[in-house]
Amino acid sequence: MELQVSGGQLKRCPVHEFAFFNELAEDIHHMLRCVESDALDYTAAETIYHAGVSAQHLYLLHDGYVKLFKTSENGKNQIIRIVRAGEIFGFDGLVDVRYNHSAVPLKEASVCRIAVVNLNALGVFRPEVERLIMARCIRELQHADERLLELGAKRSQERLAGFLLSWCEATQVNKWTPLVLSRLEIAQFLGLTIETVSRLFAQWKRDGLVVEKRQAIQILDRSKMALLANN
Amino acid sequence: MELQVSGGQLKRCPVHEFAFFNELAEDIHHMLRCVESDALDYTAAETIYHAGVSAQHLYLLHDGYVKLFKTSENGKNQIIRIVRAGEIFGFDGLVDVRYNHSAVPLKEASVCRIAVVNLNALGVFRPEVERLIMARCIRELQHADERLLELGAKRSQERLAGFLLSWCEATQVNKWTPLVLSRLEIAQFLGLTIETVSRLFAQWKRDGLVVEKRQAIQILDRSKMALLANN
DNA sequence: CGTTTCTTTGATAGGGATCAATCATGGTGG
DNA sequence: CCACCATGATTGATCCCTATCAAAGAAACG
Repeated sequence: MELQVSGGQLKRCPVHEFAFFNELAEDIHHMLRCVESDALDYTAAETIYHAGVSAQHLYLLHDGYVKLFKTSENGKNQIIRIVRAGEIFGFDGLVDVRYNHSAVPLKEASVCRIAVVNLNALGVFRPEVERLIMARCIRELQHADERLLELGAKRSQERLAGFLLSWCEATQVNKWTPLVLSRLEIAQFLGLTIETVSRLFAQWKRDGLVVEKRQAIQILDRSKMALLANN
Repeated sequence: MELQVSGGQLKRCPVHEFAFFNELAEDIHHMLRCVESDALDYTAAETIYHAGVSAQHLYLLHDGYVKLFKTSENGKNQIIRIVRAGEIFGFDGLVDVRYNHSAVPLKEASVCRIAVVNLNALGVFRPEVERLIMARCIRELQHADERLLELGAKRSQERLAGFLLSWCEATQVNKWTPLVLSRLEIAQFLGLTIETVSRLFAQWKRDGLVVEKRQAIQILDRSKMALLANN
């Protein structure tokens, strides 16, 4: 069953397949299978939702990356958060009528969405699910705190170094990490310009700190990178 | 019953007096009266909790203002959030073992704190309380998004103008708004330096945009200020 | 291949930081 | 009550980081 809905490829979604819900007890897990949910596939061009639009769904990212961003009055985009597989986004609907930011995949992304009304219909099991969501939300808040420190108190090279370190965090040494962001997106994430990001990359490549190929990056000297990130 | 505890003035606290909990149903409200909670009074010098310290309490701000801030490796402070009366802070304990930021009153502040273990002991009523906390947390997240946009995509005068507007938001025109922040604290909130903040103030005073006395401020031309904030 | 989009690189300028000194302000003790 | 000191705020001069403007180069795409 495939339907075209607001730019996403729609199909029935087995919510319980998501690692996210594995934290729940088995009976709740079972309960959740009865909840209606949709699976959607997006390409990089399609937006998942726009800021200001009616917020009716909570999203689970199954695969890929999604950028959440706000646009200022003068037209600049600030990327708020980069969602990775297994994470939730679009909390707004639980509290507010509209999304306060926009969501767009970095490349392709497959998500699962649950209507807020369905979440509310979970009955006695709802509290358990809400507790889970609350926990995720608090984690996001902590993450946002960290980013505020980055943007408010650090200079360009510290920001970029910090970003690259966290981006490559899970990758083993001497392995490539796919870099799905364009220079523009990195700049929008760090509150810098394309040129500044490009220049830092160029410098660090000359210094042998990082290497880059098509859509992948490798930090050759993490401790040196950590030095640049801190000071 | 008055005890000295970690820099705060301790006394028994009737949790149910807080507007925060008025959103709850009456029976839960009643239930909460049985929960142990402490009221604490702080002066500006005393810190409520330090980043990295064991997070065992959730705080309700009863009166005054509290700044939450992180300190970077090079010693700079970034104020993450300014808590106002009626708001909650210190979510970390619900999910994590440590606070990820520090909390210090701007001037005096009286707070009520509830131990996380007591929150968990609320039994069947806990879900209602948790839902309330989740809602507040999501609001904070939205607020953090807005601040990321400010710090990442706006210049000094836009940030300060935006800050002053939101600070004086609830005040009627031609009325004074108490400005409990020092220049340094405003700077740390906006990711600027004392000097930059001071110069903007001086300029705007010359232009007749704002007036200031001892610890209070008044925006004379809000629409003009809004113009400076946007562009 | 040619065309479009992204990236790099260079030159320049400007916003805000930094350094430094003076000026208020408030608290303290004589 | 006033002189004194400490802390915070203002103002000025200068510098540097990053944005901006501009153009060439590389990569992606039909």
